[in-house]
Amino acid sequence: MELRQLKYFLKAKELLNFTEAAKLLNISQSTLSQQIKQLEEELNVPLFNRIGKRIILTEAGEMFSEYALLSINKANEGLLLLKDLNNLSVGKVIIGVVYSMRIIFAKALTEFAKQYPNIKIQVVFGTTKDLLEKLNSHLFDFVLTFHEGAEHPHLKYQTLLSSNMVLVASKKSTLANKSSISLEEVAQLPLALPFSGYSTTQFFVDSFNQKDLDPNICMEINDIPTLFEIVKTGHWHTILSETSVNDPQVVAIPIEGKNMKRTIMIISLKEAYEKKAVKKFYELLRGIQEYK
Amino acid sequence: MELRQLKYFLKAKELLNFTEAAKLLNISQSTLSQQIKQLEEELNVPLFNRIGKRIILTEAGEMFSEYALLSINKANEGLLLLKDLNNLSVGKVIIGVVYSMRIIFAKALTEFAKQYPNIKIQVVFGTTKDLLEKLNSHLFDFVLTFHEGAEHPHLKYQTLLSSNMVLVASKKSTLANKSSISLEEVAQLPLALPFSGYSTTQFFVDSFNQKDLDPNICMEINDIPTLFEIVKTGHWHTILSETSVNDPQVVAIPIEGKNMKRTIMIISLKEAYEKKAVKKFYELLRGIQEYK
DNA sequence: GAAAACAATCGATAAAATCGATTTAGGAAT
DNA sequence: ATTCCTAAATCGATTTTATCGATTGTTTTC
Repeated sequence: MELRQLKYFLKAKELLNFTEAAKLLNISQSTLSQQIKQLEEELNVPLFNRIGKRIILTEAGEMFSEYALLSINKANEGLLLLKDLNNLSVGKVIIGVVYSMRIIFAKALTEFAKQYPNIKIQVVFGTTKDLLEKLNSHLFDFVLTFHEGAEHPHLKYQTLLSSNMVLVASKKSTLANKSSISLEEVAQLPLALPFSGYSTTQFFVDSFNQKDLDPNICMEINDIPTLFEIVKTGHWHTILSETSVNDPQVVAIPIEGKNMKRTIMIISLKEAYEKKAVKKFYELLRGIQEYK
Repeated sequence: MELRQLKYFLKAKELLNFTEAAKLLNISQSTLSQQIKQLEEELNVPLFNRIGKRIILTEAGEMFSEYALLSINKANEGLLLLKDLNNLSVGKVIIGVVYSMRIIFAKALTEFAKQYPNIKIQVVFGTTKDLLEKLNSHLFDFVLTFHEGAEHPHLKYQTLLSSNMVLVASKKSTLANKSSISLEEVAQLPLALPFSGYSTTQFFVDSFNQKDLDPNICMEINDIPTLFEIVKTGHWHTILSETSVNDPQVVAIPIEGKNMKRTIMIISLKEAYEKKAVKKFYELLRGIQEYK
């Protein structure tokens, strides 16, 4: 039993005339006769009574046709669903995002949700390491994070934008009106950094080491809003990507040095099928870059 | 898209291993790969992500599989239904019966309904002419009636039994203890016959004509129970097939003559598929003959 | 680094669908 | 009756398709 045969059968049932049905099906009458016959043999019951030159549906044919139609319909519904999926009217996107991308990501997220209200979105915040592991297990459609040194052959890297590393200080701080600051100066300041599991912190510790500097890291805190509260006291400072800062009570002072930029990347699996919805999300993320 | 491909796809989805799935499907791995690929091309979306030697279902694959399963299930349900139909657990039988067969038919009917409680039965009483016309329009599975002169080439005739024509008289009648009666004697009696549209009446009028007899037909009544009421008055008599008589207050006196028998037949369409249920009904009708 | 596992691909073959032509037969018109 | 028309069945040839076995290219495992 094949969908083709069911389709033929239903058309024949509809017209009760093999010749006409064959014409509409764009096959020969011979083919239709044979396919119907084959179906009848498989079902072990005639679907039509051949009375002279007329054909009329048997009881079995009548009852079977209901299911034939359902079978075809379900297959077609599946097809339609996939079309819909491509039209972004259904579906789900799962994204991993590092904490420091929170602000920039939120913009794209709200825009996406507005444009494609029927697509469900799951956002998982985490550290780059965690996120990339989960990406490898196919748990994410893509991950939004900073560029790490090594590139994995399974992964696809799309550069989104560069973001300066900045020293975050209280607006009341004496540093507040500096237009830039050197790594050496930063090393002198009491620092409250993000948790060392974070790539940003890791990146900075490495930078200090390279210059043989011994930074004064007083705290490591696993939450950026809390970090800001600490900074606002005026006593401590923190180091973040520029993209993380949007609090009016603090200032972001770019750190000097050509390596003091980090590249924000979209990382996805090379081999995985890229959902239409995901592509749209990429576009939105790239758009953000411009009106930032 | 064919059911075969959907079946392959679902098995591959279940095992997430083409080689294994192919084994269980009794096809080669090569075939499976190609059929899946073909399906994906038709659907215009990958159903599996090929990540190295592993395959995992895509979002599209996940969503599509639901419909693939439904489609297959519906087709299978249709198949099961037809099996059921053959097992006489569903279905419908439509039968045309002449009034004079009422009693004999009722026995078979109750027996059939008892044995096959899931089969719906429609019984249409009517005149032979009406019934045969409807049979020709495929409105009946078969017709139970007397044998008429001509045989139609489209029809199949099965003899069921012979039934004497009888004069029906009141038990109180002086005729009541006669073991037979001649057509000439009958012609003398005041008669109340079934309506002349009925074949029995027609048959008798012909028989009287052949012998140049002028019967005393006082009434024609289109209802056998009413005829019996008339007969019970003792004044009138009627002529019926023996099979029509089962009222204790009347007696049935066989009419003499070799043609005074009528053959009860099952008449059906030669070309139409014969339902299992109908065959069973035939058997029961033949059984009746014996314990009559 | 070798071996095993697995999906993709290729070329060949078997199976099946399809076609056009012909046959068969019913129904309609003469 | 006879002829004509129409429609389904059948037949043989052809094309298309499914399938297979063998091979290739990866990836994972040991």
